[in-house]
Amino acid sequence: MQPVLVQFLNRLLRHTKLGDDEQNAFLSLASAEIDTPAHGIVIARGQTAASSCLVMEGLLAKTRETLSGRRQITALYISGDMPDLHALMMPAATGTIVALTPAKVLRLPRASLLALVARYPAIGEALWRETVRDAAISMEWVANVGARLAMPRLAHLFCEMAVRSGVDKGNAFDWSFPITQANLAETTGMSVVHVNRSLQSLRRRAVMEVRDHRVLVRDWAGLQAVGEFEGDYLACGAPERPQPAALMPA
Amino acid sequence: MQPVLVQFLNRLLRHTKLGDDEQNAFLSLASAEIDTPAHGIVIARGQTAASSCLVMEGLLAKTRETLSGRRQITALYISGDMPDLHALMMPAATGTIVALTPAKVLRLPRASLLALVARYPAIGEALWRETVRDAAISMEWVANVGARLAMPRLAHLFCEMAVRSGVDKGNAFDWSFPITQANLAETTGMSVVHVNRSLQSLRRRAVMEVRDHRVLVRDWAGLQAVGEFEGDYLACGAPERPQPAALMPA
DNA sequence: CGGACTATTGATTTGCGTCAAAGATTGTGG
DNA sequence: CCACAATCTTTGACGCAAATCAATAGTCCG
Repeated sequence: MQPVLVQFLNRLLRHTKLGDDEQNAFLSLASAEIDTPAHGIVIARGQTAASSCLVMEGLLAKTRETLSGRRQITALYISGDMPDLHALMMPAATGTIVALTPAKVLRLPRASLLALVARYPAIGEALWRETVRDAAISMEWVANVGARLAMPRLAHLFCEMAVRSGVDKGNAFDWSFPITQANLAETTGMSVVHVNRSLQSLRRRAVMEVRDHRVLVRDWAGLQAVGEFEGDYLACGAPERPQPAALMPA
Repeated sequence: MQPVLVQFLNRLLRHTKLGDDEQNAFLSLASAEIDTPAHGIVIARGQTAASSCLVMEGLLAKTRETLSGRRQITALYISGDMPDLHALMMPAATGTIVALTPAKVLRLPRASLLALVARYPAIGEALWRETVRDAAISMEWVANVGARLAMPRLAHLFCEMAVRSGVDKGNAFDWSFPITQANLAETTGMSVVHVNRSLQSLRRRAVMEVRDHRVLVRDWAGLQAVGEFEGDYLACGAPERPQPAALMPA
């Protein structure tokens, strides 16, 4: 049994009620573990994949190249995320998914997922909710890139990733987030040089800093203030009803 | 019977096969027509709406305010779009939906839609596909705002809206698109002044111009080149199978 | 006819990109 | 275990795209 399936199932349970049989069916999905080196392409733009994947380890990104050669990262995916969940409904990939670090992903055959959804509508609903959440995140990114200056823009991104990683405990904490400044530049639509200088501003303000592929949040409230962060878009509305987590809380 | 329901149904049919009973069930959805003045708020951020709406006439936008007072438009909605389709799965609105022009929308009760989806899974699938398409558009916007200079950025937006309006016929055409320069500024993350100047550049290049709330495309190929536009993200992959349109092709 | 948007233009400022190059870190193979 | 390359971070100087400020028209509408 794959722990990451349990992790993902718990995520679904946060917003959708699933019975025991549904949970068991989900957990017994066929799957194949795949290793990818850094810069490895998991899915190429235009390609129609026969499977969707679930991130086990590492950091992945969805990218889009402009003809002028600039690469934009339109989404980041960490452990427990499904970068190409949308491929279930829209098979042709509209963006390339690459590994920013060496990564391990679990491939789930599209056919098995579709069969599962057909048999258990509640699972389809749960997955649909996840795609809606991804869309909400994208919109937030549009606003972030379009309406904020460099420092708050970076701060907002770090806030989001902290919440998505589930590490936002207390006013100071740190977690592993192996992203390079070049990647941050591609994510936020800034130059590498300016990312560097803005990170220094954040450090000087004593709200956060990056060291050894880890983000150290020194003042969580302050970081949120700088980034004008309101995390409501990361929750899928109120859960229908709180319910016990599946075995092995992720 | 509401023509806009037929229009929307035809849109679903482009990517999802639906039987006659499913089509009829959809077309007989309960609905209420609502008029909104310009600047009217259709759904406020945070609010949980009891219905989803379908645009009949006018131009709507989803907006997000930053604390510093800047308003960013994260999505535009034209006739035949469903601005809050995602609300079906995520009831609390994460953005405000406003009318940029006087508008007419059709309200579809959330409960009826959910009942429809429960009874006809194929309709759920079709709606799910629509939310996935919306997400693909958002990601494209992230790339557009993050990676392109002013003129190509505007050009790209106009290309998208032309295709979404279904008016991209031949190398020169025009259509009604009543957006102000201030709205364009909020959409692309630019200042009003710079929008004005960039539009002038587009006009001088003889690719397009705006007049009387209409966009005149003079050189469609040229406009796409300037905007580095590839419209593949607007299609929901290959349709499962081509099928006849419902009565009254929109 | 007056008030409120909307479009346009010029002058000035600035946030950020680009260029260039020097450290620091990491990984790899001999 | 140490070269050596490759990648990543940091710094400085300079230039530009676009923001801001300010003001004039044009347009719509009650």
